[in-house]
Amino acid sequence: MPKQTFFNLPAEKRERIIEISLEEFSTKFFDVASLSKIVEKAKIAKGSMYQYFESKKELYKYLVKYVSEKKLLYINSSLPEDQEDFFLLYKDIIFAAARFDINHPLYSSFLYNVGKDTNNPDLSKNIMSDSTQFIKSLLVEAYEKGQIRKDVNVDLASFIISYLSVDIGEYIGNKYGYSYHSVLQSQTGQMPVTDKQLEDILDELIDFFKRGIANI
Amino acid sequence: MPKQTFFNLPAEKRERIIEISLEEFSTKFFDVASLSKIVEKAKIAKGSMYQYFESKKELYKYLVKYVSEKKLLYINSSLPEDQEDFFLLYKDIIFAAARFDINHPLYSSFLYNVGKDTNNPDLSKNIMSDSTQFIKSLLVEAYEKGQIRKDVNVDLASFIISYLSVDIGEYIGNKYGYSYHSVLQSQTGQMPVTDKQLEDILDELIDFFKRGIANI
DNA sequence: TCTTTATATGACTGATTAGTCACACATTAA
DNA sequence: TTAATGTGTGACTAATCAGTCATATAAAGA
Repeated sequence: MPKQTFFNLPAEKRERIIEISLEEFSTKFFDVASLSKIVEKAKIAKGSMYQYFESKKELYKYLVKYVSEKKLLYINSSLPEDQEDFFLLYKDIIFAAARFDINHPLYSSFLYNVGKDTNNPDLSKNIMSDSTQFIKSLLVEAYEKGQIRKDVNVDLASFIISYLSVDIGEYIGNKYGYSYHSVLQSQTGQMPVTDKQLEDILDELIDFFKRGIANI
Repeated sequence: MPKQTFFNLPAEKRERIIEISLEEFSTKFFDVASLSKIVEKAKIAKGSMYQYFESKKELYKYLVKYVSEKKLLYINSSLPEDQEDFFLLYKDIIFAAARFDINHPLYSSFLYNVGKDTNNPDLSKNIMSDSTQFIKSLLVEAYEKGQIRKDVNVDLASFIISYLSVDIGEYIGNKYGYSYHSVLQSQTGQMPVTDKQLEDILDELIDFFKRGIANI
């Protein structure tokens, strides 16, 4: 969706534009984010930006695509081939996703922001419904393998699991006293959470999925 | 937070201002919502609005307070006194909340929007953390009564339940083919969901909380 | 050298905004 | 009637925005 001119740019400049745009769009919703501020920070002329992208909207859509692809690629590359158990597979996925977020707080907070910005009808590609669909496909398979109880509503379960997969970031943030989705402020990019701590939380979450909380 | 002048207004005018402001703030985030549009629709002068409220921010804060109080009052008044079982109590609460949303789609979508608009630091009163705190107090009580398994992390469980209580609206919307949080468009205010259908979904949700989904 | 093509630029436009203010109008009290 | 107080008004300000466009610069080809 960018024009060819954008891809002809030296990589350094191209990446600078992407990074600075992400900073703007990760802290402000689409309508509030300012192209004027972006070009000022990136030290390029307003007109140049319009040599690269048709509009603010095209820039935004490109960023969503760019970051989503990076994240999916990262997650896919960290999955084992032969995981037959749904809950173990889910743990691998969500662990990889969390690792990605921790290592790329800017990308993470951007995507989180995009997910919330649903008041702009033609922009909200509905990230959540894609995610729910994906979880559902895994869950149906698990259901057929007998890993899920026969009385479970798979649609509802997919919904719950995919939404909680996003929300859990908030929980981790609260628990370790920082704002998970605005870590870019901290500059260092270092998250004060170890792999062990992360794994403990995921184990508890998955136990909730498996057994619930009632004392029956 | 409004000035005295606002309360001196005839009820009809006061309510018109509130309703039209809510329409604006329920479809747009704070920064994007336009006071100019509000006064135009409400057919009052810009200057008048500033006789009633110090600023756009004060109007917004008043609306949040106004609607939150209405919803809490409604929920509180529909709860039985003597519900000892956490899961049954929770069902009553969330059922009442859903009923409120269905009967007041404008209020509902406004609060939902407020919850998502977290990029404005000094505005986000963090509705979710209040809600989580409330669920936790119920859960601790249930824990002490032996209704919750001893190995459950009550903090995580409170978090999960309070977030899902909000998210479930999306699920209901998807399931019945409408956008739960933008029903005001439909004008009628009528939700195409019966008490029975609502109850079925809540029963499934609560069953997830109680037993999880694993075939153990 | 001259011409063509690609890229960079920033002043400008027209639209929109939150908030202001001088003034008008209404109601009550003296 | 006059004064005081409370309320309504809409033109105005200064800021900001997305997007445009005439012009400048640079590189490449003839």
